[in-house]
Amino acid sequence: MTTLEQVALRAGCSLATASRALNRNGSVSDGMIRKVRRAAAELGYRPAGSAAGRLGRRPVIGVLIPSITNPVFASSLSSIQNRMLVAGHGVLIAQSNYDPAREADAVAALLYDHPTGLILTLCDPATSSVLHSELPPTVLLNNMPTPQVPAAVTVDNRSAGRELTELLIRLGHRRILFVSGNFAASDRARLRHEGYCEAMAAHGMPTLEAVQIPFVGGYDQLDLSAAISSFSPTAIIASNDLLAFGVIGALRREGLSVPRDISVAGFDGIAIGRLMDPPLTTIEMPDASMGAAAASLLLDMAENAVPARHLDIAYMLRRGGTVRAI
Amino acid sequence: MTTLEQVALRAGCSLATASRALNRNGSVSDGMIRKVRRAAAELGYRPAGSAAGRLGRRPVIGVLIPSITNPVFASSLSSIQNRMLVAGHGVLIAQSNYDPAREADAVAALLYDHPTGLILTLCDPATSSVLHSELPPTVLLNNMPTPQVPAAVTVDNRSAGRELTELLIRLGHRRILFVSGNFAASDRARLRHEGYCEAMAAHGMPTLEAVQIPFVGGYDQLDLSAAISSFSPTAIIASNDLLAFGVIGALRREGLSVPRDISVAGFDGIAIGRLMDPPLTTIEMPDASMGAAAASLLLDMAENAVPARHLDIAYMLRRGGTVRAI
DNA sequence: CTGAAAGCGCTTACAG
DNA sequence: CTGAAAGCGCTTACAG
Repeated sequence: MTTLEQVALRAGCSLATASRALNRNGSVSDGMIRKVRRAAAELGYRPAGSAAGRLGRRPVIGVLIPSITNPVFASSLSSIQNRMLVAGHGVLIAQSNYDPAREADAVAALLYDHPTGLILTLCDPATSSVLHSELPPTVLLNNMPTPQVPAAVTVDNRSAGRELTELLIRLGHRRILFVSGNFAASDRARLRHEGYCEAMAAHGMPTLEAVQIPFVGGYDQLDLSAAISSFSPTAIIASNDLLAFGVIGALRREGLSVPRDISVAGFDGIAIGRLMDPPLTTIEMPDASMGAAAASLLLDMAENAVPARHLDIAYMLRRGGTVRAI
Repeated sequence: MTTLEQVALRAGCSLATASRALNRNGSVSDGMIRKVRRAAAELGYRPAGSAAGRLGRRPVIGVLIPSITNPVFASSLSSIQNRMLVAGHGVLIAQSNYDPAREADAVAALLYDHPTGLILTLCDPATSSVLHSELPPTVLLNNMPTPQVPAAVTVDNRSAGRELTELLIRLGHRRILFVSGNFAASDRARLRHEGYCEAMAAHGMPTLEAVQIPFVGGYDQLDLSAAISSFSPTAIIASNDLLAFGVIGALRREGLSVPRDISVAGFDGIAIGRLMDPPLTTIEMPDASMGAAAASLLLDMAENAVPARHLDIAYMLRRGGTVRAI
């Protein structure tokens, strides 16, 4: 391991000057900066931990998402990482796997690394114990802001649920079923469902009881036969696209065709939806922009002391072939 | 910020004892350990950077993958993170975006954080400049081992390419086209293609020139008309599932149906493939197991000084409805 | 089992 | 612009 002292020796200056040259604070002559940088490069110098103030590592931020394998969160994470690379911050990751208990552990682990800040997608910010610990600058992503954490980047999921439901109502559907992941694990699903309820109520339609599907490794084996026979819906709204694919598969196994026998729509707008035949009708969420916005907001707060804000980003209804008029 | 000194004061012992109690080295009485731990908890103590030896942060490892949004890599990354959480290591991420130049920068950034070790999926280990710098314990994931980095976790992509091609040949296909991402960006694609070539040659069939598709934000707008009309293939092998979906969409736009007019197969076995209709024929890669294996191997090397190894993990051909006999 | 003290690699007033 | 020196929060021989 190379120390700063060795670099200083090689550059022919003092430890102090070498430190200043490398960190670009204090004033050092250009020539000396060059000499020190060269020496550092030749020796492959990388700062070790230091006790004074910041550590010898890059500053890092921590990102908590429910699951890296969900393309929605992967997309946000990817753009966060890209933004942070430019800003010279490392990105540490944590997953809750949609489990509030693991969520708390995951954040505790992240805090152990002294991150500059945190970007969190929680199961439910209202009940999460995470927000009660002392936190560095923090931005919620995909969760509504709370009194403790007023910085957030969201889309209006409730309005999206309303809009999608209204599309189906306009197309003549009356018996519209909402199929969801576990509400306890996702306030986004809950908000989308509320939007569905509002739209149904506004049009005097019966709100069918939501079918909640626990996520267990995938939606391969989804069984919708009971719900279908008791509600005989003409349209199904799934609380996310992955689930919508599972629903379409389940309907196929029941001998039902989409959209001929039943219409299906989802939320998220994941890339695969456009490649399907027919393409999935969905609410396209700007995951990448949201990730980038959260990253920028966090940096502004942490480095420029900009006050916390709530950013509401626009979504877009994308009409595919999986819904049709009745 | 709470310091160890404050913890020691509250626990009624010296700095040295507090340090030993928290790190469980040296000998400290059980009673004292309890007192110190309680004091630390009450004050919300978290170790800051220290100069002596290891830093005040959790140890971290660095993971480089081409892209977080590719479900194959997301799946590996997720299982790496799960494994490392148990082992008490943070996980820092970096993306190359399939660009060898960015790859080098990304690894340099990772090294700046003094990771315990590295898990890398490179564009091409043979030409990568990354491997020439001085590296901490490193495991290649999805790349064949090299003289500098003999630790690797792979599947036999060449053999997988051979096997998939032989399935098509057995089914009566002769004009089999290989559609690939950019070979320069993926040695996996190259190996899969080599397997295709070997199988074709072994059966005396004409090896059609591979169609290379640059990855630009997605495979939505793939145009295969030129290749179709000049080769008129009866089957297409795509170098990965995402691309296979794009190929199926492109064929649909040409008015061709899968598998009636043309068979299509891919590699990777991403979850969505099973939900499609018909399900995609593919080589299922054990991404999650590979990630976990790489993580375990890295920890063994870094913490137990276990020598580097090359782990070859078994893949599985999954027959879906997208290929049929001619 | 415990503490006083030296030392880790670094940063940053303080002088010049 | 530069250096000698104090100090950061911690760990670890060395004594007891």
